[in-house]
Amino acid sequence: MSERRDRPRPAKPVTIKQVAERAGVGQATAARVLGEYGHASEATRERVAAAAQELGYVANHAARTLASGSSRTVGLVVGDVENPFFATAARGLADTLEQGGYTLLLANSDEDVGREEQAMRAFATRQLDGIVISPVTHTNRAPLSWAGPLVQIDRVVDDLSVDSVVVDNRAGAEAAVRHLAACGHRPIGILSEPAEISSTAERLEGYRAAIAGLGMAVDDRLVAVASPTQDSAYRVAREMLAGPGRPRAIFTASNFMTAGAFHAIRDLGLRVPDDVALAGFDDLDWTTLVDPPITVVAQPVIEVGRRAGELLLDRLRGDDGPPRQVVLPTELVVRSSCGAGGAQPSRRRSTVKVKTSPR
Amino acid sequence: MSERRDRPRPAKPVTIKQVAERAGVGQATAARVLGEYGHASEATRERVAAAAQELGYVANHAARTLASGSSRTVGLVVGDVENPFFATAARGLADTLEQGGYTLLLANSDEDVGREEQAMRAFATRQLDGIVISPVTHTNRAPLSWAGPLVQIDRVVDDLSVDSVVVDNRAGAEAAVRHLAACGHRPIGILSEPAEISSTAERLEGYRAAIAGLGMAVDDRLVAVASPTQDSAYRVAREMLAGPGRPRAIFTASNFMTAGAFHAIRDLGLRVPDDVALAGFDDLDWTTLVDPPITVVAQPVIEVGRRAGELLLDRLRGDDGPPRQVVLPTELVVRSSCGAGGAQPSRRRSTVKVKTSPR
DNA sequence: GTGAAAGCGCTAACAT
DNA sequence: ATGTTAGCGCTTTCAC
Repeated sequence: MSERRDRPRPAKPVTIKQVAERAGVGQATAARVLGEYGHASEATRERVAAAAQELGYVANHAARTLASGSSRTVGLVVGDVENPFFATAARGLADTLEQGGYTLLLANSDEDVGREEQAMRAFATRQLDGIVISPVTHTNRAPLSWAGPLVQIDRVVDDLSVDSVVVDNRAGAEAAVRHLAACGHRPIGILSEPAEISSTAERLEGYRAAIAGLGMAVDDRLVAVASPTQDSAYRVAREMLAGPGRPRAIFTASNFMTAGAFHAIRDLGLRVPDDVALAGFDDLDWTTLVDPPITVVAQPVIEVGRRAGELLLDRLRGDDGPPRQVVLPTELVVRSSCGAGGAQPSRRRSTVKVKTSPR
Repeated sequence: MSERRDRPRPAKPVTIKQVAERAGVGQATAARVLGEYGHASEATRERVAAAAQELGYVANHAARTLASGSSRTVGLVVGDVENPFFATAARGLADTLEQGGYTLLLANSDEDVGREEQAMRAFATRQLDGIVISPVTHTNRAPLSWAGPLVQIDRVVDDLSVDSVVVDNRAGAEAAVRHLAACGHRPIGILSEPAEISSTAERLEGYRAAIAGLGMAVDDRLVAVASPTQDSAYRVAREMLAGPGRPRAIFTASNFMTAGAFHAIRDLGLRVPDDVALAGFDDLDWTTLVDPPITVVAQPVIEVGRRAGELLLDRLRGDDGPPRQVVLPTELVVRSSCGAGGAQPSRRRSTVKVKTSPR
């Protein structure tokens, strides 16, 4: 087709050397203006720029990286980009890093330790300037294989003193459970993913703390654990709800758990909040679309990504202070799935915390 | 902390040369076994592997790229990873490419022509082996700036003969509208995004074709256009529903439109499907969580990414045949938002098509 | 099968 | 301010 004409012939790329010749300056000079480093008089800059323009010069990233040792790229390892939490965090991170001139290279760990290690190995090869990771478990030390700037998001590895940005999972979970209790529901159960993940473990802790604080005893039959998928959550929730001594309220510790439980409740013909009250973690769009809208613990997701980006940019600028642990506040968004609150959802915010622990 | 011990000192990376020395072979030989190309006797491979292991050799990607001209990386430009459609497609693409040993570099265009161009420029610099793009508009020719293997997904640029993977938007939309009509609802309106995007334009076409095919006249007041956000869709839907001659059924042409319309309908105190029937495009999880569950046109999203990956891998393997246009079928998933179907949702599938147009 | 040597395109150190 | 030059670590001829 005529299109053929449009597509530029895969001509051999123009090099700085050629631009230099054309501009009648030394290669180094051309490199300085094209690479935007060092000095150059206004006059030469223009000549070089013009020559580059005419020749259609395009920088060679590989050469730059090899020569300078920096790829101006940051790696991000998440469980799965399809998870809205990670997608949003990735967005916040990418936007922030972009301001510093960095690009983001993404990898999915599939929440699998083996794949996490594999991703770290692949990253190690690429001269990355930094890595942001959401560790698969609190025990796997794969992230440690990386010697450069590292920041953990959402979760952390035990006893690892590096920068991290997480939310106050414990307080968030506690607030949700207390709210459930305040609405008069009990017993209160929890549907959670395995506690291998630090954030999940904290949410479980929050649940236990709330129950204890309320003077109730933690009944293990009300602590249900499902795999991190909606299907698994659905099955476990059904089981929990069908059994004897079923909870009159459930705190779901992740978006998968919330969706699965909601589905199960509906299929069982139970009503929310009359038969079972529900409060979840993570404020996704759909929670306001369903009937009744669900009370949730909202996390500042975008902010998690942004802060991680800022922390990293600081390190890339040379900051070598002690590791910083950023704990972002969560917010209890009260809607009607617990029977409380009216039409106007209320929001209760926990406080911001930024700890700095000694290295 | 004691952690300090764990973190490897940022020692200078081991090079092939060092490995070669240690193994007592020439650098080229070591490179051949470490780079897995060329030949080497079983004996030497072992010695080199052992030496590399002992020294902790890690390949230098930049050097490889510079020397070979290939980065074993593919770029992907999407509107926004936070959009579940793109997140899933990206996943399918990444998984497929990984099998071929390629890594994915992601960029968001924010559905903005300027940013799309910017992303393409950034990619041009990186010695990518291929690019997959979801063009912002059907007219912007930014994707053309790329001379290497290119595959378009979800949407296409006018008169651009390159590989592409899209779904049969027209047939999908038509099926949804016909279904709405078959359930006895009319008039039938459409809530869509601007037709700048080829897939959206096709859905509009499908709507028009269905209306015409049903012997009805297309009433422009029933063709509402909103910006691609849930908020905008909400406002436009409210307006449409509040005005005179309001539609008794709405076909929403994207997930944003569906969510916005659903919200609007509920806030207006209207019931689905009695007051307004609803059928949407794109089968997201939440559409089954709401009441009533929404009838939608489902797209094989993961498949879009996978097929794009396969197409690209073929090209990377040297296939230089004529461009291939892959059109994936959609499926009408009948639930209860149109008043038809019972408890059991039914699925109707359009047919697969794979066109090959002359280059 | 293996080694020697020439770049790949750029940055950075050193002169000027 | 600008030119010269030496690598960065690897792939890739080209001999042996």
